[in-house]
Amino acid sequence: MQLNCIYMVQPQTHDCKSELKNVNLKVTPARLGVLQVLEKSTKPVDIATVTQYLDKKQIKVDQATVFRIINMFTEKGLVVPVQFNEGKFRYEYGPTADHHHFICEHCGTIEDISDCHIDELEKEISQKKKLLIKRHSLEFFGLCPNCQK
Amino acid sequence: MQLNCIYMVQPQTHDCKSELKNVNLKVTPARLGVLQVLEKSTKPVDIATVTQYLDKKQIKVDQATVFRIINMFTEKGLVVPVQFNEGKFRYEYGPTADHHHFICEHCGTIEDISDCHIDELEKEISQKKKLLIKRHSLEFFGLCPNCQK
DNA sequence: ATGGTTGCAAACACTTTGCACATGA
DNA sequence: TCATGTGCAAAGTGTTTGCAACCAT
Repeated sequence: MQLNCIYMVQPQTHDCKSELKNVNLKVTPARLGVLQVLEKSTKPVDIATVTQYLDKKQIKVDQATVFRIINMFTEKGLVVPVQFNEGKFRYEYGPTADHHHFICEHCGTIEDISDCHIDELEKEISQKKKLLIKRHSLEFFGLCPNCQK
Repeated sequence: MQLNCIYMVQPQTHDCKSELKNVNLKVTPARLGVLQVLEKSTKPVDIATVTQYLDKKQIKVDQATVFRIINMFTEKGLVVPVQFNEGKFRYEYGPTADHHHFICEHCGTIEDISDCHIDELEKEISQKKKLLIKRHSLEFFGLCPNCQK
């Protein structure tokens, strides 16, 4: 029981540190910060937003460094890039990325869409056309309930 | 019969001209050229490629103008923008755009994917979440038959 | 100690914009 | 003729890179 308590109380930082070590990345304040921001964001964020968050948290990181860090994270599979036809990339924490998005064209709200059966479709296409499909991107665009009025 | 012949022989330009007029755009060499390139391309093309094609056809058009023209076409629904995680836009001729794409991550080959039943899924989601879905983007990434070896 | 990381500034790629001139209707 | 389209150059974004200083291991 006491063990349980200790386990529960461990600082969140611990998870991030081992996550970095698991993919053979040195632990630095910048990387920890970026990883934490991405894990906490409920929606995909762009680089500028990540940098601003870090600024607020008193973690001074150059934007170029954020790009470098996130590119590494992408290579390691820690985050996945998504595009919403904005002319820039957004990123979301990888392990929770098994879903898609609806983007309101009017207010920019992003909503998760999780119940689509693309996997089956993927298998069908793979077999039919002999393609090896590794991943896909699926986004919906339109108007959210508020903006339909 | 003779009428038929006349109809058949009409230069392709005719279609493009009326297409432009239909959406209230003045007919200019640059616009005709861009429209023809987009109609002929079997795959989505980026701005630089459009400009190069026009160059080869002896139609000198500035890249900035191509951007302006394609943005107008997009507003008018003549073309639709697509993104393949390249950090830039590609465009394809709208009326034939009712399909999706597979992109080979190794050689860049683009293959059309047409038999996916996203519409049904769209209706489901619309009703469930009260979202007004206007359009969606769906792309698959992986390896084409040649690059799997 | 030292090889990987960061900040800074510069460079790049894609896209947009201002303005004077040219052109289609 | 006259509103609209175009070329050119410059500016705006998002992203990458070279290099010296710095830091985690």
